[in-house]
Order: sequence, then C-alpha cells, then structure tokens
Amino acid sequence: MATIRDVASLAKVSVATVSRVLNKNGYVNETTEANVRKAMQQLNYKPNTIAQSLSSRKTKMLGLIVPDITNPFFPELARAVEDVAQIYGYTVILCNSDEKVEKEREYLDVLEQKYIDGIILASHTFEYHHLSEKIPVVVLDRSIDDNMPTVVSQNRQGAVMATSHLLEVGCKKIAHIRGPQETMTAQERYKGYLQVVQKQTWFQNDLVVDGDFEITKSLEATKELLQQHPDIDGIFAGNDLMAVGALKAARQLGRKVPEDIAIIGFDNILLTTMIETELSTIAQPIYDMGALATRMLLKKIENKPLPDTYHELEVTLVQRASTQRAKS
Amino acid sequence: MATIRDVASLAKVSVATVSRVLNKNGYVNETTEANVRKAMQQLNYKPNTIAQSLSSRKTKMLGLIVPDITNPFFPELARAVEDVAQIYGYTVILCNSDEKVEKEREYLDVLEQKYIDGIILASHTFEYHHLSEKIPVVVLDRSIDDNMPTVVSQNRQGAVMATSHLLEVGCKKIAHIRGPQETMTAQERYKGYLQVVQKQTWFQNDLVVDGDFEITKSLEATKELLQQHPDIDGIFAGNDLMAVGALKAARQLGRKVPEDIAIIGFDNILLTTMIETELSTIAQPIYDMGALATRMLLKKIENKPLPDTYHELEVTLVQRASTQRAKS
DNA sequence: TTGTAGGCGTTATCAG
DNA sequence: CTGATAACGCCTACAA
Repeated sequence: MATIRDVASLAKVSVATVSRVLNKNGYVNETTEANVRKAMQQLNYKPNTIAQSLSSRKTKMLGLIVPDITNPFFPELARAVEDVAQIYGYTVILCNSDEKVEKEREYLDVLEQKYIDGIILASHTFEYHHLSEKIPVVVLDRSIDDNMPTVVSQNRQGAVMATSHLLEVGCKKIAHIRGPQETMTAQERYKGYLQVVQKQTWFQNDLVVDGDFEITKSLEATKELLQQHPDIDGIFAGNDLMAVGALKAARQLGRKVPEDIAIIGFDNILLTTMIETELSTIAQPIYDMGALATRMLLKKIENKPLPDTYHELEVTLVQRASTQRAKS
Repeated sequence: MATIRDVASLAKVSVATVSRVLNKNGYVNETTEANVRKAMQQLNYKPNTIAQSLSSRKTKMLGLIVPDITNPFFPELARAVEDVAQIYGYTVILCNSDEKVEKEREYLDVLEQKYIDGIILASHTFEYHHLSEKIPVVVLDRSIDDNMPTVVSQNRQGAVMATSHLLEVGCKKIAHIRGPQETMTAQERYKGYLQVVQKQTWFQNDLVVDGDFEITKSLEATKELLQQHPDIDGIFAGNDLMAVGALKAARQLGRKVPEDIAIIGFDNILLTTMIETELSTIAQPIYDMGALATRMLLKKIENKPLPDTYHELEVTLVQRASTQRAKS
C-alpha cells in the first residue's frame, strides 16, 4: 500500500502538501496539486484511515447496539442506520446485547477503545454509568431517563388507537398481551390499553397477561387466556411478534381470525404481511426512526446544533385481515 | 483517557515495560509488574486500539457483506458471525450490498482502507478483481470460482430431497419456483428438482417459473402458474420466502395447503414457523454456516492451517404442516 | 505557497 | 530485567 510519503516523493513535494490536497485545506498551487493528484492515481493511493484516526481521534465508525438482530424488528432498524451512515461516510459496527448488562458493558468498552464516534442504543438493559460521558449516544425506544437524545414513537397513543380499533370492529371483550414491564414501550402500550378499556363494564385485570415480546411465550399465554376467558373476541398484543403468537394460539384452539377473535399488534414489522392472515397493527416508522436517530447522532458527533433532543414519531393504524370484519 | 505514558510515569517505569506487561511478552520483574498493574487500575487504563492497529496492522475487525440484512435469511447468519467474532475478540462491520456491484466495491474499498482483518462475503454480485489480494475472505453460498475458502450447503441434494418428499406425500404434478439464475444456489436447486422430475411423464418445462428469492414476485408467478396448470398439487420453491409467496398465492386462489397443494421451501429461516401453516423446508444450518465461515476466516487471518477450504454442510428435511397430508 | 518537525498511542528492536 | 528510541501513516503548527 502506498503511503503519503510515496506520493510526496513521486510528486516531488512534501507530505504536508499531499496532505493539503487530500483534505482540501490550506493553500496549494494548482499545478502542484495536479501533480500530486497524478501521483496519487499512479500509486493508487488511499489514505490509511487508521493513521488518520490516530491523529484526528475520529474513526468514522458508529456502534449499533441491539438486543438481537434475529428479532425481526431490528433488521429494518439496522438497515436504516447503515443506509444513513453510509451516505455520510460512516461505517456501522453491529452488536447484539441479548439484553444482558455484561454483554452491553463489554461492547461499550470495546467500542470506546476503538474510538468509535458515536453509538445508537436500541437495547433496553442500558445502564448509563457504563458510558464514558464523552461518547455521543442516541437512544431508541426507551424513556428519557437522562437527557440523552431520544427517538421514540407514540406508544401510548398507538395503543389507544389499537384498542379503540378493536372496539370499533365490534369486539366485546378485549385482552392485552403485555410486553416485559421493564421496558418503557411495554408500559406505555399497556397504559394506552387501560385508558380505553378501564371504563368498560367488562374489564377486569386478568384480561392482561404477560409476554416477552416474542412468539412462544405469547402463544402459551394466549392459550391459557382463552381457556380462562372463552368469550374474549379481541386481542391487542404489545408487539407484532406476540400478535403472531396469539394468532397461532387462536388457530390452535380452533378460533377463527378475525371472525371469532380479532387481533392487532404493534410495530408493523415486515412479518405482518408475510403471514397468511395479514396482521393489523400500529405502524411505527421503523426505518424512519433508525434514520432519524442516525442523523441526530451524526449531528451530535459533528457538533452541529441539535434543535430537538426528543422526538416522538407518529404511528398509524394499519388495518389488515386480522381485524377485518363486519361490525357486529 | 489515560495513555501508556501516564501509566508508565505513575508506575515509574518506561512505556516499554508497561507494554510488556500489557502484552505478556518479554521478561518483567514480578513486583514491577504488580506496580504497573496497579497504576493501570488507578488510571483505568485501556489501550487505544487505534494506536495498536497502526503499529500492528491488525484491527480485530471483520467485514460482513450481505445483500440486505432485511432479508430474513441474513440476520441469523449475521448473528452467528457476530457471536463467533465476539468470542475471539473481533468486531463486525455490517454492509448491505443490495447486490449492486458499485456498492460492493465501495464497501470493499472502505473496508480495505480501514485495514479490516478479513471479510465474509454472503453477497452474490461479487467480482473478484475488486478485492485486494491481501485481505482474507471467506465466501458463503456461492460457487468456488476461485480457490477461496467457501461454505455452502448441499443445495442440489436438498432439492432432490424436497422434490422427492413431495412425491412421497402423493403429489402428482410438481412445479418449481426458481431463484435468480445468476446465483449458484438457485441453479443447483433447480438441477436437483430436474433430477427428480425429469423422468416423470407429466413433466414439462413450463412447470418451472422464475422468482427472485423474495415473496412478491413468487406470489405473482405462482398465481399465473396455477392458472396455467390448475392440476399442480405440489410446489418446491427455491427458498422459504418464495414458498411463503406461493402459500399466499394458493390461499388467494382458494386452494388449501396442504390438502390441495403441498408446498416446500428451502433454508429453514425462522419465518417458517412463524406463519400459521408452518412451512416444510430443507433446513440449511444457517447459524452453523455463519459460525463455520467465521472460524475459517479467523484461522486464515491468524495464518493457521486451513485443512479444508471447501465445506458443504448437510441439509435435512423438516416436514411441517405445509406438506402434512395423507398419502393419496 | 511549501516544507520541517513534532505528535497521536503502541509496539518492537537494541542496548544496557 | 529495563529503558531509549525508531517505526506505524497521517495531520498541523510553525517557519520559510
């Protein structure tokens, strides 16, 4: 690999000059610049980013910490992050935290040692003191414990929309499969559900069961739930994966969706349209959230002003087959 | 951030000594070592990996190039790569090539400039001359054009298994939805299909239609296909996503799966069990493939002997609801 | 407009 | 066993 010195000597100038044309800063005579560029071409010179980083203390790398890229919510997010990062010449390091504090800490250490420029945190188990205060962070989908830049969507309001929608399509008894209570999103969605159903005469607390944002546990919970309350005819699941679990449970118990039970999820991951009974859901703009978070992070990194540090993105109701039925 | 020099002066030794205890090489007196360690603790010293990289020319970073992390096949793969990499102290940079030659080249350039230690290539549009010959590469799921280390699975044999399975469950006319012909995997699977059906009296070429490894196109192609040949009662799709497309098409045309049409896919991505009619498929050990590829890459990076440069992993038939029917 | 030289944080060679 | 010191490749005052 050719170095800046090779270029310099071929162009018969000093390394400083080469550096200047490289970074387009400082004055440099047109013809010498031409020479330098020619030399760079001849040698197929590419600056060594490691060396640049050492001296500039910038790496043009971002860390993206997700619980598990295998969870269908995160690929879309990762894609957005990667797309935006790429546009601005940044590169993304992917980290799966498995929601484990130790793994997260380990990654944060590594990222810090690698002098990563910034971090997008879409993991829930975050403990702030892990972070060296120096490194810019944007968090996704979590409460604003600190005053870190945050991107979320309208979780509570979305839940209200989902639950109301079930009422509108004629549901008489609506259950909720709640996500892990440690997460802000699950809490908010639960509150939104409550807000709508609490005043209903039929409401009772055991219409809420706990899931873990994944399919299996929701499937089982839903089965029990439906055995307990055979008259449930609507389910609002805290996310799409749990909705899919509910869907499978309903089907396994011989209930038809949406005729016997209407089901709605939350997130609008791609999976919702891949399954046969397409899933109604509250659409979060997942890609936009990732993209926005990345743009915010880049601004922070480049010390540009960050007008708003908290963004709550709009959600929309997407009705599909799983709640498509005549109002009764 | 404390530097090695800070540690050295606090411990009243030279940087060389600190470096020695850091890398456990060279002799160093026990008590001075203790001092040094104490100093490191006090300052919470962490070596700057950038500087290490500059001097060692190793970055402990791997590049993973996939077409699109949003495609459900790749998160599992990425997860495997990341897991193994992490065990060995490596970090993974994620790149989405979109199967575009330019994007791929751009990434390769960037990765090279970042002095990445090695690359796992799970993208199809690869042109070898892009690569600086120096940087270790392992390819996944593609033919061994070169003599690069390769990990694939038994594509042809899997296709034979899938097609035979359809025959066994009583299918009388079996179609194939083929993946993009530029890809080796699609070709091989097509050949496997042919191998089984060619001798059948009912076989004709237009039982094969082209998909692009994604849902939508397959859905449309399947609809046309079924209108053309209403007596098709078995479909072997070149991958699971296309099988899902076929499933939806069948359902939209009022055919029951598996009663009217049995459908089998290929890959065994997680999606296969998320849908209501769980999908029979030929299971590739996706995680293992990623893990193996990563281990091979790491060996190559560390100049350890790589006994076998070509690995063809075993596939297995997984029968689920979509082909579960009494033999007729 | 250009060049010299010191620094970024580590590693590694070579004397002591 | 330990300490100077020259790399690694690039950037940037400061001089010229």
